[in-house]
Amino acid sequence: MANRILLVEDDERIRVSMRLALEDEGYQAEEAAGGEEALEAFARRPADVVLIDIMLPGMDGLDCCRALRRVSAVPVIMVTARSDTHDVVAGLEAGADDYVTKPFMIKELTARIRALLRRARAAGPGSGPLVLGDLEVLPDQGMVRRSGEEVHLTRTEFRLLCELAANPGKVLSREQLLERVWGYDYFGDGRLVDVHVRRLRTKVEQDPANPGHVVTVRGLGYKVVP
Amino acid sequence: MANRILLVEDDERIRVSMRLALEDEGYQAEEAAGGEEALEAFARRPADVVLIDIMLPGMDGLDCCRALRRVSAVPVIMVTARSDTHDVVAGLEAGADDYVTKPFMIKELTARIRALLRRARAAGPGSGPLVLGDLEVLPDQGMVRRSGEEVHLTRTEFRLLCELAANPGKVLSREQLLERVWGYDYFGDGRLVDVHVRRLRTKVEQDPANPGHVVTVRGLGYKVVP
DNA sequence: GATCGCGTGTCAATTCGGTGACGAACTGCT
DNA sequence: AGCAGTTCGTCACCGAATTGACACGCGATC
Repeated sequence: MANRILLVEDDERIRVSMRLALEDEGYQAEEAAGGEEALEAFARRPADVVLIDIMLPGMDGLDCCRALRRVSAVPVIMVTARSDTHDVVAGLEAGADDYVTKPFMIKELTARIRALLRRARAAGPGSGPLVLGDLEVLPDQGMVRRSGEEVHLTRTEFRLLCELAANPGKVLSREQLLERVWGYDYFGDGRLVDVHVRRLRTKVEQDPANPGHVVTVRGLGYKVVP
Repeated sequence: MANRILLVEDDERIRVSMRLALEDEGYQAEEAAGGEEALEAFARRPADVVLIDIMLPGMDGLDCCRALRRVSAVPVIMVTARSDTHDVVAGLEAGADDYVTKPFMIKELTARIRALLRRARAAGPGSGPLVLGDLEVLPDQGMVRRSGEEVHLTRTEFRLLCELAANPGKVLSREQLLERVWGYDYFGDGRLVDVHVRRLRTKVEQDPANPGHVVTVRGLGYKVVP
């Protein structure tokens, strides 16, 4: 659920403090000290956003960005030491999507990261409407319809249904649902899911006692019938 | 489908050489020697990006930028004679999106133009008239009508409505709205959106307490009903 | 029939959005 | 420059919606 950020920066102190700051903001950050290391790390596990310092020993930030561009369309933000127009231009030429100049406020950085993530998400496959029998789930519109009628769901119910509907037929465990709907840092009772499934059913099911959409798989979890 | 650039610069030699350079890069460039001429030219046929020299005889570049801002959200790049921080700040204050300092390389200029075009395109596609029941939103004309009557909206309210109306039915989060209406470098309170939505409703809704156009999606954000 | 997993009803705490008010900044005008 | 009217961003408060926890009961499974 958390977005992964790859941090490419040679100065260890800066790198670590940036990682901590990003983690504070709820991102999951991975560090790389140089261009090659970054490419390896990315190949091993692609990040959602890559942050590259333009000044790196060996393969510099621009080369790293170009190399990355060859294998992925991942959003890239260049970090330049000063507001040097040449750097900025070079960065954009190399295929970066945005840039920040040091020193920057972490707020500014996260704003730019969010902007890129949003754009990437909008461009990607995203969240088209999902149809389950007489149920329509429209993630974009924050809306669910049953046989044409809009039904009102709370945020949690809505996200729960979206998560289930996005994997029709697949059983999702309570742990999986907790992680995806409530966030990876939630440590509450697993029964919480039950309660919300129930509330969801009262709104979404014809006969909540005999659910036709959100069905229980005893001992495993819940799923929606395709 | 070439992008149109309006070039506002009093020195004819510079102006022509810039036009030629931009045309070499595949843009379609139009010239204006002064602020008034630029506004006329823009009114006659809006450009995709406007490039304004800050030093102009008569109406100076800043005034020109402000005047332009009053009628359009077109991306504006200011051109300053030297890297004078004061000029830069004044330019951004006047509503410019970016700036370059003379002398500049054409490469740098085109990189910035590309960046702005990309951002503008991401910000929102068309700006044709949008009709929502008894509401007409005319982004081009900076005007909104309710059942034929023009209603007066402030700049912020107008942009907010445009952004929502451009994605009818789609829920936009406060963050998304802040980013698109206020700019992604705005770090204020998310509640700011609420306040402006409220002000917007008092002007646009029949019964502001039971909005029919701009509706709240609790926990997610706001949307307009299609 | 014992046990475990799940459904159900209730309740208090929290979160969320609407609202009115206020001062600062800005605008247009003189 | 001075002035009056707008517009904008922030704040505090309120009511309602939402949420998570708990206790209890039922039915399936062994």
